[in-house]
Amino acid sequence: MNTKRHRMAADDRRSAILDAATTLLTDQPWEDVTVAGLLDAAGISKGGFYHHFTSKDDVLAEVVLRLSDASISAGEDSLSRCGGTAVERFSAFLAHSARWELSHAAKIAAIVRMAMMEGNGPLFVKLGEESARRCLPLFKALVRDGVAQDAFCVVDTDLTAELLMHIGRMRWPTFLGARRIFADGQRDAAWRMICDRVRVEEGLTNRLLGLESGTVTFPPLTEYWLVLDAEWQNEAP
Amino acid sequence: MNTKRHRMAADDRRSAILDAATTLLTDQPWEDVTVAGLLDAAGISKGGFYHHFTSKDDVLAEVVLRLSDASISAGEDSLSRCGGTAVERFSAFLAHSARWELSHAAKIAAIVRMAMMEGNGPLFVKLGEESARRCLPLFKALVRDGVAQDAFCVVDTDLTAELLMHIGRMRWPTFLGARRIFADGQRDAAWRMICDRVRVEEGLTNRLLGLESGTVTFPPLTEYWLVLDAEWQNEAP
DNA sequence: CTTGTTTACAGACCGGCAGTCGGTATGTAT
DNA sequence: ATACATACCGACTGCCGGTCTGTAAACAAG
Repeated sequence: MNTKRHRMAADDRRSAILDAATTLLTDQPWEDVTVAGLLDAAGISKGGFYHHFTSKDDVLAEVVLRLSDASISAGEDSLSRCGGTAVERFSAFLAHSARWELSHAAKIAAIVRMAMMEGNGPLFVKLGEESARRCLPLFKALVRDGVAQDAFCVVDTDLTAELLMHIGRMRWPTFLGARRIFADGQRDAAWRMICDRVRVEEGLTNRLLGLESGTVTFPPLTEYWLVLDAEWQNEAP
Repeated sequence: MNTKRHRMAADDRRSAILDAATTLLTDQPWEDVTVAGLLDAAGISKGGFYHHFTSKDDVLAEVVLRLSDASISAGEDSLSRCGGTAVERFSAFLAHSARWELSHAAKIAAIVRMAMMEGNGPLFVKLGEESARRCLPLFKALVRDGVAQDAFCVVDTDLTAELLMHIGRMRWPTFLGARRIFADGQRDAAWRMICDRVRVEEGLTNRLLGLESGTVTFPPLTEYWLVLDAEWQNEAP
């Protein structure tokens, strides 16, 4: 009773809770996040919490949506805005995505760290499902257009799109690895790791699309310096 | 007290519990499997159970090992037994694996069903990790040898191996899809789905390895008829 | 056949967890 | 002022994973 009763707009309260959950998730696997802890972090009572969410997992689902939405939306509308030939479109899409990712490096790093954390299987799977649900169609469309224009020559549209997405999914975990190496003082090795990764992705992308190496292009390597350069909070110990 | 005390050899008891867990897992996600339920299914008390396992998750870990070990071991020693050129070795490995899989279709199907079940993220992830831990090195070795012999021309050994494994991982989920379609009466469509899948895998494998289509070969399509033909228990409702 | 020791097992018990419920405060419309 | 809706509270419940104390079976030694 001594606790003052803060009444907030439903949406504000929801996002406050979601924020708290996201924060907790940065250094705890979801299994270890308790509703009590979440209540504490969000400054609300159990009754209040269950007025806004139906279950603990309900919160996770929303968190996943919030985490993935920004990046996926960016991809979706970058795609809708690039024209030209299939090859140009593909390269433009790659460039837009890369730039968006690089300018949100800290946030992406945090998400990847969460997803890769021990005991966070559910989060990892849900994020994967969500990105498959929304990103795969993008890649498929891109590939299909190229095939229709006789620009690409793929073995199979769907599997090719899936592999392209799979490659992209493993990019940031690799970047984080480089980042760690960089922090260890092996700066050259770290930078080489990043350059290699990008070059390899470009090579594989062209190969999967049935193109000469260098046809579809990734942004210039120098842009990726941001991966190592950016100041991030919450670095792993 | 009225319960008779069955005293068993430790190993027998362990595997009895593991069997029970595996059975429960066929129609329940791991989250929903309770220790009490497991106790009941295995016919043992709590004290007995915790004498053999340190935790519920300990059981899952063991189950994962048991599920994955047979197939992975088969792969490992089939690899060790095939000689010849890199291309021959690769094809032989593919053939051995395919035949082993096809002759254990029911079991594989059950495992895949478990892993793909809603709310079984942890199982899915753990199985993936285990197969990555043991299968990836196989693929890497295969690819590396081919490159060393100038037989393969890959963009990057490691990523190529990873993609090859990823393709393989998605094979049986696809087969199960075909199986469902088959059960629905669309027999031709189901069979076409399987043939397409195998052809596409073969095409992509050759492309990733930098080979002319048809160089590395999968077993003849007719062998895959077993996917649809075999009598399996526990078909999904 | 005793005795002692180890090992497999039993089941009462515990702390903590997610989720519920009756009730209370804080608006907003009439 | 009255009535209704909505945000919120915290005691409570039921269950679940895990521990603990104790007991019965197997085995070894004398």
